[in-house]
Amino acid sequence: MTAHLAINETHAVRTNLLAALDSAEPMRTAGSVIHVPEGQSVFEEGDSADTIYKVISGVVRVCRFLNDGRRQIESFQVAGEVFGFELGQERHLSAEAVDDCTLIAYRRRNVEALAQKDASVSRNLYCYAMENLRQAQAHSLLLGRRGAVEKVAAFLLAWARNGSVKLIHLAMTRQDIADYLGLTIESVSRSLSQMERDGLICLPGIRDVRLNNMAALADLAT
Amino acid sequence: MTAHLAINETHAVRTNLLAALDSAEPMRTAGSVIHVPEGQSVFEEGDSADTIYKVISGVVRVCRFLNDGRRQIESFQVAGEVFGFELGQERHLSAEAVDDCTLIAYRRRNVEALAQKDASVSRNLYCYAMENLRQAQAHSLLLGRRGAVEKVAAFLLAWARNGSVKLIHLAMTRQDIADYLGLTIESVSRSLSQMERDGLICLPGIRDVRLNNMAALADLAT
DNA sequence: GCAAATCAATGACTTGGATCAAATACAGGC
DNA sequence: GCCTGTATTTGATCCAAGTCATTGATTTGC
Repeated sequence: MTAHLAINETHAVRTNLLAALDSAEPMRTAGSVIHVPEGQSVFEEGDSADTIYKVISGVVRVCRFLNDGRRQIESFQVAGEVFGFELGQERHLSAEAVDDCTLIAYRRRNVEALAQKDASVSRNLYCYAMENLRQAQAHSLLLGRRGAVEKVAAFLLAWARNGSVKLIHLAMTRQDIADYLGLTIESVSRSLSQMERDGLICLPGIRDVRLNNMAALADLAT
Repeated sequence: MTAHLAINETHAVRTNLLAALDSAEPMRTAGSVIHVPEGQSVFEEGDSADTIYKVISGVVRVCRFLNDGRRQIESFQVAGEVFGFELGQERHLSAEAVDDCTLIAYRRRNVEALAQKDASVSRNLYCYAMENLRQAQAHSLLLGRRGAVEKVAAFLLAWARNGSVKLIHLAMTRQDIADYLGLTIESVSRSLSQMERDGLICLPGIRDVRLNNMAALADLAT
């Protein structure tokens, strides 16, 4: 049982928050606002892929569990992003709330019907899917041929683009970061300590990072 | 200078090969057939992203070069697949012919104009982009938390889906496979030898692989 | 057909990140 | 504020994959 099914479509959106999938009028009433508490699943591998989601607030991790229990996080989704795209009928990834999240759930059949009629909806949908593609490609490149410190540097820079540039707050645990980067929590921790010793960053709080030398970080991450 | 610019749009497609981006009549005349010899570039990082390509025959590698010369292959594209999608105006990946290729090049502005008018073109375009997304996600999951043998097993199984199931021919070199899997050529070679010793595969020719035990390979690759 | 070049396989050794094991730091409940 | 459990950091060791070196197998050009 996943969160949005529990909460259901009881309160459809009729306000125009910064909420709608796009600015076209029809979409403003096509979605349902849902709240997903920290740690709870939005959907799971094997579920019916009948919904796409837009993040209003909070952070979602999209991930997969291997048969031996290992977890690989495919992406973190933040405010303004849309996730849950599938070509087939069934989910092949899971999604979970990293912290308390507010999402809009759009029924896929509604969105697709709208897209048939309204070229601007169609175009928006295509752009959101392409943004997912860009993220997934960047992630592959990150995982392929980089050392631990390089991976963590790239992660921090990418995350910095979601917020104030120099002082960032990590919504996720070290385990989440490790599972995103294909490392262990120990390697993530050591990489952060290393970068702090080298003066590239400061770690004022357990989940706060100050980026002191963006240029050097970018050089590592290239 | 990239291949399609050299060959140019001199001979637009007016036949209906299995060539068109989709079956809608307008697309049949929207593309140009190009031939790209082995090793030559289709496009390069930094080029203008004004074209998408459909593979008719041959294999294309989509890749990126890091500043220290390392190469990461993002995907191999085979007959029937479409590649070259970009959200922005500029390529952030390169594409090269693994062997001699025949492609159809579609001008992006033409495709997008058609998609505005024709919902079936729009839908096809969306599906091809989604297929790219699925590939990129599968690739991330492959790179994240797997050992060398597991990666190579997964690669062989994925490649087997492009051809006769039991006896496969690899179009690419060990270096290509290594750069796709984030390994060295030595690790790829050792993994193949290992799997042959374990009776999972035979290596009758340098680029031919017989899959003897699909179930065991699938188990490794999970 | 031979020489040269490229590609692949294998062995010896090194190393970066994983694993195992404590020691701290932090957060929530009382 | 104190206690308890969880998250994080740090240290010691191990191992899978990388690196370096060599040999063998194919292909290409003459």
